[in-house]
Amino acid sequence: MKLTRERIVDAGMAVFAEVGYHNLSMRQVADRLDTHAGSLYYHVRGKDELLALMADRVCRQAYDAGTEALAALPPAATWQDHVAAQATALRRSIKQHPGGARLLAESPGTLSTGAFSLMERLLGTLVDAGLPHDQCGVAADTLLSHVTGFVLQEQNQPTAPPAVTAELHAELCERFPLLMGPLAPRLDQDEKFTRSVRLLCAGFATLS
Amino acid sequence: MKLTRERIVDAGMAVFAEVGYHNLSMRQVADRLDTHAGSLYYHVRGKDELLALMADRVCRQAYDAGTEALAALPPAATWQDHVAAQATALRRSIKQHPGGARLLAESPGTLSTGAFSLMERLLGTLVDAGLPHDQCGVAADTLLSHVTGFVLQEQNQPTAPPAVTAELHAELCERFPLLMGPLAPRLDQDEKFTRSVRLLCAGFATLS
DNA sequence: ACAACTTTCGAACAGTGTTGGAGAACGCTG
DNA sequence: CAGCGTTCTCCAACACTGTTCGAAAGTTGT
Repeated sequence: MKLTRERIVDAGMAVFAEVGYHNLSMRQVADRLDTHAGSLYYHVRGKDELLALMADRVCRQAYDAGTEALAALPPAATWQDHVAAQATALRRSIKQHPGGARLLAESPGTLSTGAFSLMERLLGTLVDAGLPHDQCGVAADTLLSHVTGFVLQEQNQPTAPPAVTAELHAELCERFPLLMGPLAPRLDQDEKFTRSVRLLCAGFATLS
Repeated sequence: MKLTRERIVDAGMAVFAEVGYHNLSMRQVADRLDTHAGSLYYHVRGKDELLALMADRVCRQAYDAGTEALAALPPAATWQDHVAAQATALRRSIKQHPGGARLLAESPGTLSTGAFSLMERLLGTLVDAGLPHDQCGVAADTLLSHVTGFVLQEQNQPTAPPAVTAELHAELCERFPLLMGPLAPRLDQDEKFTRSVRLLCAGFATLS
């Protein structure tokens, strides 16, 4: 079967889902297509471009997931609901691929229509919400980068939390009483996320 | 001269500052210490651990820079000023090293006392500000991840912006009228940053 | 059928992180 | 001082990585 950019990106996503960001190699992508690594370079400038294309695809998926989520909203939904819907859709789409946040975090710099679509739609809801126009840019930027940052730290947490000895734990509690103490009560990540988005929306609301 | 963890991290930071994240190799770090790559592995479990140690050092520098910035604040400063001082100190410390944001973004998962210090102090100012205790954790988390996310996207912007042809520009303007239009008027990055921090603080303020 | 072009192959290059055994340097007892 | 054990360093090797390049194969138009 003929090799195309599209198929290469498909294979890239598949390998990516299996082995994660660090262990993705051109040879594995080529293997999945029953071809050789060198052949990919006729269709793709290099690994960087492939990663950028993959990031763009994730953005596109997130965009589609977002339109679905928005459509499912009741007509009486506030603009905060709209923002939250887009944010959680983005988060879910990124989390679908292990290490997906890293993919998005590393790729920018290349203009990606997928990322642009996400931004454009978010800008639209903020404008419709009545926020002053010259503030919407920063607001949308902040929210998008917050979501990817959140998932990034979420996915970087090692599967097995590092075993802390009792004495180390005691020392940590002494040096960081607030951090180890009653604060940061190990919330559910989902709860943490929705709260942080609410937080941002509250900030946005003060702009109008 | 004897090889120590400390000296290895020093050399790592030096090489890192010169060649950036992607091109940092154990052999270059070893070269700078007039030794061989294999020797590093007696003191450091691997490249990952070295990167984690370097990230911890950046956090420590950021912490020190933060205490200076806080000390320089007038006594009448609000808690928002305190938060902003810590945020900008962190941003400056990260930006000092090219690709420093990537360093912080990739390393977590390992408990770093440097990062803990930053978090602990920020928690302290939020508690002092009178925010409800069970909200401070999310708030501080959000702000820290926002700063690293901001610098990450800041440092990922390529030195030479990709040349857009006139027709491409026209198409972009049509598909993304808000994004390309009067919104997002290409603010100065510093201005954008301080605004985003203000935004977050405004959100925090609604919690009390 | 021939030529021109597009696509694939497969070997090669320089570089990577990491390992393991041989050896040197060191500090300590007798 | 000699001997010993531990701590540390060297160096060659391994299995990989992204990428390049000339030659071969496949495809298309005339």
